[in-house]
Amino acid sequence: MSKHRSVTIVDIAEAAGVSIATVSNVLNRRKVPMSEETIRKVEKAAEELGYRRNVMAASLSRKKSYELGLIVPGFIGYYGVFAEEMERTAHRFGYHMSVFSAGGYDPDMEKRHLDVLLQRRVDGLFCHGLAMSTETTRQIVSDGTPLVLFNGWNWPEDIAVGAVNLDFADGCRKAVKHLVEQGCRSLFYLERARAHETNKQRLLGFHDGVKQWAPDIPSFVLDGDTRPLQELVRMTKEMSGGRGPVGILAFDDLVALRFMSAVLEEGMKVPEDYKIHGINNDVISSSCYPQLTTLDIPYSQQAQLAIRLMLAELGEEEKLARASQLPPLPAREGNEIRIPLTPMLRKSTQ
Amino acid sequence: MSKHRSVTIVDIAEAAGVSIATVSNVLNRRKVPMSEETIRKVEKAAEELGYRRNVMAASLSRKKSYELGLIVPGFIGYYGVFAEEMERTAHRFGYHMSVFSAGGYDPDMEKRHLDVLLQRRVDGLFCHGLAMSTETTRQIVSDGTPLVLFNGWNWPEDIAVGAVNLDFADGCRKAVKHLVEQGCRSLFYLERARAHETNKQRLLGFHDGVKQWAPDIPSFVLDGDTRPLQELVRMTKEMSGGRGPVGILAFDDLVALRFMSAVLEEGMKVPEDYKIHGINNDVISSSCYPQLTTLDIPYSQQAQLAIRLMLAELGEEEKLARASQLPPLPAREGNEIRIPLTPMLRKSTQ
DNA sequence: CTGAAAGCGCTTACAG
DNA sequence: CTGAAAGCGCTTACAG
Repeated sequence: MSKHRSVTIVDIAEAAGVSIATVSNVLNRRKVPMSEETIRKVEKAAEELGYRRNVMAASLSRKKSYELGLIVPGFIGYYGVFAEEMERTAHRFGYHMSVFSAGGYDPDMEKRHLDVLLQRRVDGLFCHGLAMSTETTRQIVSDGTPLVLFNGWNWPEDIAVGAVNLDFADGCRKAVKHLVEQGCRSLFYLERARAHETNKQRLLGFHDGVKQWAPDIPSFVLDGDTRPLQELVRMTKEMSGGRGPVGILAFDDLVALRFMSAVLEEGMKVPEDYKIHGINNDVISSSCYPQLTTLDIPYSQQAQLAIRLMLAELGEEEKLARASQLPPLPAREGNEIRIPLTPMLRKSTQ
Repeated sequence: MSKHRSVTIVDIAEAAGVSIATVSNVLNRRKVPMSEETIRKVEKAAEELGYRRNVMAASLSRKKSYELGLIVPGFIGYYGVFAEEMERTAHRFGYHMSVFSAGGYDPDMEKRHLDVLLQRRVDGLFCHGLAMSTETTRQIVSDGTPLVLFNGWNWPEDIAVGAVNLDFADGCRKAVKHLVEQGCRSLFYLERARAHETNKQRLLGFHDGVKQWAPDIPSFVLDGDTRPLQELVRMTKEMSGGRGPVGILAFDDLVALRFMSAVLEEGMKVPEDYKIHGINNDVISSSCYPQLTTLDIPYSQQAQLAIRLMLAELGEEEKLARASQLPPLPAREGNEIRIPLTPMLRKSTQ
């Protein structure tokens, strides 16, 4: 209430005429037995004084912060939605999620954020497949704070307790199949090399798909970040040799939308001349015209799995039990959980 | 280094052969004088032991957390970008920003988040014009934690130390002027009523604009959330009476894009039949086709102003001084700082 | 220039 | 069922 000193358990103890230990016991509903009377008095005092627990003190004393850290490259598109979902899910399990945006794939930023989070003594850390090196990461988390990766591939087990990965490779394989079935006579993957591993997985799937479904169709990989889009469109036109619909698989829906806009601006038609396939089922993919075929991402599933993995590591079995009505943990290969992506077929490829 | 007990200043003190007070002094580079020798020894020990400060302990002892809280309705669109900018800016001033997403305009969520933040003893709070009532908010922040609003209008001064608002009203006035100049013969504002005050400000500007620039042109307000878009398009077509280009001012770029898509799907043309004006200069507005005319938002300016307002309130004058090369604080009316929006003219209205 | 001591607000054995 | 006491890791007057 006062502007300058907040109410503490000492105040409550005085007001209720009990010890601070008892106040603490009552307020934390521990399994220790206590009289109705005491409970009533303490709760009343706490209420009247407008008590608000100081979590820093509690964490310090308990040596556990109930805070989890999350580092994402940014808040737009996939990562923003995922961060929101992680935050919500953490809350459901009684944890607080501290989210950091590294402003892109920046190793220095990631290092600094990791440091800050560790200084805050978070109980666990979630990171996308980091921009940092294995060695740097190992050093940083060597203090024993568990690290769970999402969309991180090929990380040694001694660094991360596990990874929860979207199966981009498989999704892209299916995307290629779809484009081929729709009659595309040439295939392009519009990559984003600076997205590191998350790009490589797509690339892998693209190549696999081509090999499997269209070994005889010319296929190319272009980096969407290196040139103006108009130029890219012209390149695809030329490289495709005018032999029929061009199939485009884009790194994500935003890249897809931009490319599509450039195509339309050049006076060509989607899906007649170009069939365009995005990834993420971003809200924009269903808001644009024509709507974009894309891969849907089960955000809440990914968030739940990541957090359950963490809680298991933290030995919070009871909280996991409470969540037993959730779908069981899928099969793991090594320490990776792979989550399938669902195609969303829309106008842009049909 | 150990997996189970992290290094404390006690360890450093032992290793360096000094007291913990000295360790603390060295590590925090206070203005107290100390010998080169001591500094060297302590730093060496800290380095070798892999010391990482426990900020909870430091905050508790110092009674200041250097943590700031931010509550936004979500991470997509404007709020995501703004949150990122706030986080970055806070860091620059030596603060940590804890961001919460309320998952929409949900009073209960906002209350809970506010509570959590207060339990963490954040030094200050940033909120958008809350979904909560004045009274509820007053109760919650009555403990003296300063509250700075962004895009919050008409809040009593005893609750918030100030507000940093985007001037949507003025922006929308200009938008109407632009649409009229481009020859629109009817005007629509596609509102989003559930966005509360941030919608009302736009509405205000729309009405003002109509009154000033097009008192004789029929104008209407439609809520984009209440009906399917196709239906809205048909309604606008009917209400406009086919007397020339229809002017649309949308709540934001996403609403604008969706409406535009529906228009195109109906076989009509943008900008010939419909001229569409968004708000936010969201990345989608320049990624779609035709590109959307919109209002640009000076994110970094808004974030800086909000944080400087807070730091001033917290008495961090020195940190503000360090930032003196920043643009000066704009004029304030009451406790409001109003930031103008810049029109970005693009294809969709020309 | 350095250190002993009190204190930040809470939790947790442990004794009663 | 309740409370005295130690302790979490750090900071900050203050004395020397």
